[in-house]
Amino acid sequence: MPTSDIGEPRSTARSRRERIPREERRRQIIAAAATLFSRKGFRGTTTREIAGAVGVSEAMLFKHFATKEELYAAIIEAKSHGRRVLDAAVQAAEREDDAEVLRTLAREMIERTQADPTLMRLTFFSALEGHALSEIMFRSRVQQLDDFLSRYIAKRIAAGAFHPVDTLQATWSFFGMVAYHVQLRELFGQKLPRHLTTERAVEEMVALFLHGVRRA
Amino acid sequence: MPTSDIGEPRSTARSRRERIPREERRRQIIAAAATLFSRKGFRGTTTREIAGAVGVSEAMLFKHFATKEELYAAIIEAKSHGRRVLDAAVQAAEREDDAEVLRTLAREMIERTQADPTLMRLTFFSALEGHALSEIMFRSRVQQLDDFLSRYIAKRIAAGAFHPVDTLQATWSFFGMVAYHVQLRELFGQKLPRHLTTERAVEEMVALFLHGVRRA
DNA sequence: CGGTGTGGTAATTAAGCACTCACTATTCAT
DNA sequence: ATGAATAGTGAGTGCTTAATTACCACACCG
Repeated sequence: MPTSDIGEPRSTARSRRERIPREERRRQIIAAAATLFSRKGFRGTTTREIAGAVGVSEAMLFKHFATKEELYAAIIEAKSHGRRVLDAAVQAAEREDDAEVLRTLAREMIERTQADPTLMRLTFFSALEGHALSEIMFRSRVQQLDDFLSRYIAKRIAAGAFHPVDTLQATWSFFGMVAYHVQLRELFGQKLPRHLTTERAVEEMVALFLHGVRRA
Repeated sequence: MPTSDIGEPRSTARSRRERIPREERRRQIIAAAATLFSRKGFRGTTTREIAGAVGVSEAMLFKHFATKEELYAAIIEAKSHGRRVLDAAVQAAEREDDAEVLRTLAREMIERTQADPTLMRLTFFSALEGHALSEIMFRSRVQQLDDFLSRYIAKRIAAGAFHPVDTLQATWSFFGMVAYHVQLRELFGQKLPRHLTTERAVEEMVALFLHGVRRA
């Protein structure tokens, strides 16, 4: 395993010490560490590897973060400030366009995870490794989605459009379909058969769910 | 952290060397290691801990398994020979009792995982850590469930009882609901609200799915 | 009874780990 | 230019790890 290969081409002159402002270096370190932790877990990643990936010495890491744990916390902090998946779905919700609400949520979740699986892997790793910080990440991201969809479902039940299902369970059922889809592909390397594109899969989920809850 | 506390009370006389036949010791080691790996991951578990949990010295481990990796492989081997979740569902399938088929599958999956989360955690850990062995476990367990349910759905579509949905996606949608339920509880420590018992949750999933696919 | 195979250990080795320290190079305001 | 900050490093420290070695005790078998 060649020690590293991420980051810039290290400019022209070899080993010329690049002086980079504090904040930017900090961001570089967080980014590199996030990638590595998400690939190999907290325990499975060494500080030396992280330093190597950034292109600095280990000592530099510890100038920025007193402990490995502190670096981990900084990642969570950074990641939990991501923009919300909701924005697009909120509009559809206002128009009471059921299919579009669900379609948007599903697509956003799938596409984001596919574009960058870091967050999902990080979440699973910290849940498994029992990091207290996993809770923060999980709650801030999942809870707001849960709230949004279960409130929407409640509203539609009140309007007489949906059967009186349990709103929370219905919400989990839908997110379960989506989450499982993502897990199969990204975590377990399950390939979709040719006829089943992401688009198609989403439509099937949405149709199943809406047939399941909509009043005849 | 007290080093360990699993296993037998270590008999009366202290450090009296208990001679235990080869095969049984082997099983003890595999069992202890499985528990520990599932709690802290492969990298997060030390051979010392495993030895401690069994009540033998580290050297003993290496008499049975040349490397830590080899011990891991033995666990996968042992766990993948578990009995099938299917048995109960097969009968319901023969009677074409849709609700009972799904109910049984869901209940079995949830109850088994709740009784012993080891297998689930181990599966996730190896998927994340990129252990080739995760595939074996995943395929042998999940694939047969996929096959069973998607074949059943195909049969019901052919019989005109279900809409012509995509059988594989429908299968994944249902298992997704169940899997997510289990993950929320066992991995992310999400508590169910009081009104939502396991029974109730299962019934809601089954109802949602059947309303979703059944012909009016 | 003596020896041999087997279940067991304590002590060790070599590598790898998070983290530290004494020091050097580069920048930039005055 | 000068010197105070600050970005950076190489070479450790002490501890933990997987894996090994050399040695022990007991059972059973002729």
